[in-house]
Amino acid sequence: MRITPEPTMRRLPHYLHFLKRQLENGVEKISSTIIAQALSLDSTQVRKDLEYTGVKGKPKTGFFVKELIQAILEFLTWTTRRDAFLIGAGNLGSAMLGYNRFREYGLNFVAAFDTDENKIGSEIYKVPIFTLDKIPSMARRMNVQVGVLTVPAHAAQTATDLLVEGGIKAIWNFAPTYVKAPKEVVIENHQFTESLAALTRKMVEVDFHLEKYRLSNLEGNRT
Amino acid sequence: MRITPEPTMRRLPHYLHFLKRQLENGVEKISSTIIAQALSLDSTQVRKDLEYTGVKGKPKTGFFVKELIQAILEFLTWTTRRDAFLIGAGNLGSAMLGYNRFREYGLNFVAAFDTDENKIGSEIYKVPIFTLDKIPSMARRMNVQVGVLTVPAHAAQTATDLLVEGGIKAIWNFAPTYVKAPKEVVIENHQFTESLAALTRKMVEVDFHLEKYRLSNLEGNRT
DNA sequence: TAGATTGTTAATCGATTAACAATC
DNA sequence: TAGATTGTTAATCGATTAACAATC
Repeated sequence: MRITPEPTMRRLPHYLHFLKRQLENGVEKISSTIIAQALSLDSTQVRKDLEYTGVKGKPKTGFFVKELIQAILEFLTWTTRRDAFLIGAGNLGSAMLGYNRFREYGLNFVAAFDTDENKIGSEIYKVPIFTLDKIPSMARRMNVQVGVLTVPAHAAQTATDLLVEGGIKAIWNFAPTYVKAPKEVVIENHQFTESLAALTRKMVEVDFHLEKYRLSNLEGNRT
Repeated sequence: MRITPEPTMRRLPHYLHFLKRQLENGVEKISSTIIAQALSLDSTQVRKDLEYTGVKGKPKTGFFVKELIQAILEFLTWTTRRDAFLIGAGNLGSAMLGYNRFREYGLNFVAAFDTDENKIGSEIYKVPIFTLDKIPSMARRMNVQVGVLTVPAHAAQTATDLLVEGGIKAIWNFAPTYVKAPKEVVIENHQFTESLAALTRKMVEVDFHLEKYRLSNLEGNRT
């Protein structure tokens, strides 16, 4: 098993999204060129990415949309259910629990945990809320594989330790900080600041280049 | 003005986070080696990244933590306030409005918009909620630069068009779909599925390699 | 068949890492 | 001063893109 390049893993859900739309519109066959155009990519890159999923195309015909969707889903293991715990039932946590689409990708929240006594014992989107000390025993008993962290920065490491104690395999971390865990635990840090930094910096650079363009046009008009 | 490589832009907020923690602990000077170790990066890469911000270090001494923080903040233009509109005041939208930290990065929500009549006229975290048709005129009058999309997929393009009509400069899109806008508008797509795909695929690959490791150990014991 | 598209090898590009002189 | 660290040039690595034979 080759390890998959990170950029390829991150592009696959985009292909999936586009292919689902195509299927809805009755498209049955599709070429790498069409996919590439739709997502502003190179067609060779699309073929290389799809090759990782093991799907085969036919010269002249292209790929079958249904096969492609199935291949991507299986490659990402989104066809098998994965039970998950959510730690931190605040605004962001509630958003995660209420986002039905995650279930399409196999992610199934079976319990949430919070320190707020008013929330303990209640449910958010049918998911029951418990105190954090229940995490290790419940995780083992229910064979939960994924922990989603939507806690404040200061609570992230404690929550991680409890999840690790419960034998969790992966942590999807939305807390604005890093967490430490044994190396066999997969940690995916999802930092909003990363994309905000890219957004604000690009704004400055676009402004600058538009300005330069405007000035060079003035220059051109004068001569 | 060189354009900044995307990976550099995305690493800068991580440096910032670490440096702020260091400053809190009374650290005044720091070397690229220390930063690199803390973030599991190469020290040359750290120096190259920091060079983009224009900050200068001293051989033997390293960098002043305060200067570094200031340089990164200014490079990302996080020292100047940017007024923003939030479109879609659901769970995720409320999470964004309630997340005070964004203001530290210059992002200031001045109004939110939703189609739910029960929400119109009310406030979430002191941010007033309006109907979507108010977007263009209000955006122009208030000189709002950023639109944050936390709407369902089907509403994303309509919201984008209204923001563009209002002369917005950048769109931070959390809707699970792509949106089209004129090329001078900066669009930063923030897709949760990207990081979920990376998470689930890594889980399989780690599992596989751990298993292989276990098997090769058994093999070793037998011979 | 003729032509479009795949699968794959080779070339290019850009980012990361290594090496090291300059310097505090 | 001696030694650590910067700033920068060169080497490496990996991902993207180009080219093209195979093939349906």
